[in-house]
Parts: sequence; structure tokens; C-alpha cells
Amino acid sequence: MTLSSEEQVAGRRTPENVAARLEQLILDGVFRPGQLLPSERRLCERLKVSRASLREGLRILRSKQIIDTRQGHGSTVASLLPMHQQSPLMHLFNDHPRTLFDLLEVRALLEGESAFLAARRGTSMDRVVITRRYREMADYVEQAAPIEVEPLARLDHAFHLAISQASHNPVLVHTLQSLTDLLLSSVFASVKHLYHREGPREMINRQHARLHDAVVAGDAEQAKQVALEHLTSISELLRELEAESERLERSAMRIEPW
Amino acid sequence: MTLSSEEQVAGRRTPENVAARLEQLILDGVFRPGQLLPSERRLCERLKVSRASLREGLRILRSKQIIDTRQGHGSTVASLLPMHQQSPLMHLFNDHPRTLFDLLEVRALLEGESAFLAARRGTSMDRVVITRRYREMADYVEQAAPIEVEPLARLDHAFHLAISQASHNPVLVHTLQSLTDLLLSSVFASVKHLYHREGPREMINRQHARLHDAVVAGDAEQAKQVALEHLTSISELLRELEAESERLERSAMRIEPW
DNA sequence: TGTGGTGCAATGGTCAGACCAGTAATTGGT
DNA sequence: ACCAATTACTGGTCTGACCATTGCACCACA
Repeated sequence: MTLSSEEQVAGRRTPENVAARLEQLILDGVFRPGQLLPSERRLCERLKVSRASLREGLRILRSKQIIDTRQGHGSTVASLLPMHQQSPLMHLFNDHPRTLFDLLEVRALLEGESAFLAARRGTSMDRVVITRRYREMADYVEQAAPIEVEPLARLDHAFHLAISQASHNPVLVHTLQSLTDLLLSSVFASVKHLYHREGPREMINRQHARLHDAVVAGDAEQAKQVALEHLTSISELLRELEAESERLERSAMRIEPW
Repeated sequence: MTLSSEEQVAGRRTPENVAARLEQLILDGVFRPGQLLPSERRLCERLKVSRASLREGLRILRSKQIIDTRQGHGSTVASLLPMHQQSPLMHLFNDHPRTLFDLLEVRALLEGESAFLAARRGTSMDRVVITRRYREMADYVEQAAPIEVEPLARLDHAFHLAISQASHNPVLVHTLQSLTDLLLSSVFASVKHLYHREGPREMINRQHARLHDAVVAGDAEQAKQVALEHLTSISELLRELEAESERLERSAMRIEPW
């Protein structure tokens, strides 16, 4: 049998390859720990292999304790891998809110390197995905309808994730992922406010556009620079927001824990 | 479905059971190490299972290194049963050697920033601690007595930890810490070899000295630069070590014990 | 209104038979 | 005696079907 060019890219149709591809997807953060991955029949279509081969592939991952399978339910990614998943850092945040800006500092560093490597190492396929993610986000913002924050945040996240994946460094992807999760879980409310305002939103949009262009153009230095600026301005915007809410709080005499 | 009494004795028709039964047969000496066991089709009849289930069972034994399979030839019982049980994390690194260098790449980035911030933000107290850690390590290396690896590794780690703590960014400290733990747990053996050799050890010592001087002098750019060089050369040394051990493995060839 | 059963659809688990792809011994010709 | 083609194995993959368990939506009953 002859393989189509697309299938050649996808890899050979052997259980080892199936396991490798799935493991890579998990490593890349496409399938996350605890998540229920698609049914065997769906994975067959997606990976272009028979169910028998797919099942042998899953068997490999199962024996490596990477997934857990229950009949009638499905296969879930084991929560063993996630070196950072349940981060002890959460406690830090509860005790010292200032840590937020420390986090943004580290994240800027990683996003910068991520953009740099993406511009340098990204394949044409990577660039297509990045552009697609960018367009999805840009299209959503440009539509006249009232902007919903949650979907936009998801698109935003998908865009940055695509860039980090193009760096082809799974450790970087995971570290970044865990920091982003940490950020969102701690200050999602603030991010919400950021998206709601005209000024910040447009600034973010412009930075996203420049970031996309630099990465796709392969300009590594420029990409890193834009990514750093992006995170820096987000940090500044959050600082302003914080100062403002403090003023409001003081004047309104409100005590609201968040 | 109702199983006949014979099948109840033989066990249920699941791949896990197939693997267990075959393993027992090997343990009982029915199939001996090095021996070619019956073809899959014959085993199907004998174990009363379909070929798909049998193959999944064989897949289990293969992942446990109990058998070895070659297309067009058959499956042979492996020479010795693997009594050593390694951590699932090691598994990941064994199958994806590149991940190690991805990790080092990220760690270099963080160590660089850590040194940079330490030089810029470090208090006089921080510098005192850093210098003390450095001296403890340097003194240990300079003493004539034969160098023990474990204590040295601990002193080394303490030195880097002191620097990261001087950055006054807890997120950076924690992220770096977890990455270092991951590194040591996966390639401690390699690191051991690094310390054991005269050349690499002296290079590392010189870099540590320069790193210490730059941080204490408050030269942020220089500190970052030295930290990056430090991690880069560690990465290169590990690469060389890897290549070398591969050469040794190849030249040693097989000495078959039967 | 709530609650417990019941049916249905989706999931993983197993099966049978066919064909593809490598291996190695056999065979036949030179 | 040698070498190439044949051939009868081996494991590897695919297809489509059916079984067993799960979870959820639905509905009758209290």
C-alpha cells in the first residue's frame, strides 16, 4: 500500500508510532493530565490507523502508566506526569499577592524565549497553525457583536500555546502552561477587566499582531522583543488596575476578598 | 457468556491474563530464555484467545522486556527478567533523550535571569550567603582528600539556590528548583561522571568562580552571561558523555551468555 | 416535586478472517 | 559448488462485527 504525503508526515502506521504521536501530543499539552481523550474510534480516524493498531499503541502508553483506561468510559491522561500540575506555588499566592508580578516576570522570560525559538525553529506547519489561531482570535475581536471574555481568553491562550509548541521544547511548553494556569486561576477576574476595556484591549491586539508577524516572518530577535513588551505591558496594566481598585476600595470602604 | 470449566481454570480471555499465563509458563521453565516460542497463531489456539488479544498480551510482555519479537521470525524469551523497576519519570527520559536538553535549555534561561536579578537586586546579606556557599564548595573541591560526588552535588546545588534566592522572585526560585530536581532524578548518574573527571570539574569550578564574582560585584549582564555559559557547557559535556557511552556500547558488542 | 427505575447510546473489550510484509529454508538452474 | 528464485512460514495491519460496561436522559411512580 502507498501512503499519501499527508500520512507520511503523520508517521508510519505502527503501534509504536501511534504511542509516540499520542505521547507527543500529551507532552505538547494538547491532551492534559486528567483529561479524557477522544474515543478509540475517533482516534483511529484522526491517526489514520486501524483500531487494532491503535489499541496496541494505547497498550504501550498504559504499560508506561501514561494513560488510564476504563471500559465503557474511556482513556484519561494519568496525572502522574505533571511535574508542576498541583503546584505548591498556589499557597504562595494566597499568602503574598505580590507574587503575581514575580510570576509575570518569569512568564515574560519564558514567553520571550518561546517566541524566539518559535521564529527560529518553527516549521511551515507550525506557522500555519499559529496564523490560524491568530486569525481566529482577531476575527473574534473584530466582529461587531459584544465581546465575551471567556471565549476570547481561550482564543488568546490557544494563540500563545501554538507559539510555544512551535518552539519544539516540551519542557518549555509545560512550564509555561503551568505558569499560565497559575496566573489565570489566581487573577482571572483581573484579566477579565483587562479585556473589557477598550484601551488595553487594543494595545493587546496590536501586540498580538506584531508578535504573530515576527514569528511567522522568522525574525527571532523581534519576536522575543515583542513578547517581552507584551508581558511587560500586561504587567503594567494589572498594576494600574490594582492601584485603581485600591483607590476605589478605600473610598468605598469595601472589604472584598479576591 | 459462560466459560467452560477448563477455561475457568485457564483464566479469563483478557490480554492481561494472556501475559500472566505466558509469564508463568516462562517462570515454570516451559519456555526457556533464548528459546523461540510458538507462533502467534499456535498460541491463539493453545490459550483460546483471538490473535488481537494475544498480540496485546505479547505487547505487555514486550514492554516488560520479557520477550523480544522480530517480524518474519518470531518471539524469543529474553535473556534475563528485569527485576529492576525504574521510575515512570525515567521512562520518559529514556524514550525521549532530547527532553533532557530541552530541560537544560529552559534551565539555562532561568539560571541566567536568576543570576541577572541576583546581581541587580541582591542585598548585602544575600551576597554574604552566596559567598559563604561558594567558599564551602570551593574549599571542598580544593581539599586533597578524594572527592565524594554526593556531598559536592549538594554544595553545588546550595550555591545555585543561594543565587536564585537573591533574585527575590519566589516563582523563579520554585520553578528552577523543580526543574533541577527533575534533572537530578533523571540523570544523576551522568552528573556523577561529570564530577569524576578532572577536565569538566575544573571547567565547572572556573565558571562557578566567575559566576560568584559577577553576582557579588553586582555586574548583572556579566552574571547572566556566565550563567548561560555554565549551563551551555554542562549541556555540551552531557552530550559528549552520551556520545561516548554509545561508542563504548557499540564496541563492546554482545557477549551472549548462552 | 422528587425519586428511582429503565432504555439507549457511547465507550472499551473481544473476536474472526483476510491480506501485507519480512524471513529463511528449499529448490532449481547454471 | 554456487547463486537466484521459489515458497512456506513468521509477525504486522486492516476490516467489520458483536459483547460488556458505563453514564445519562427520560419517564413512570410515590
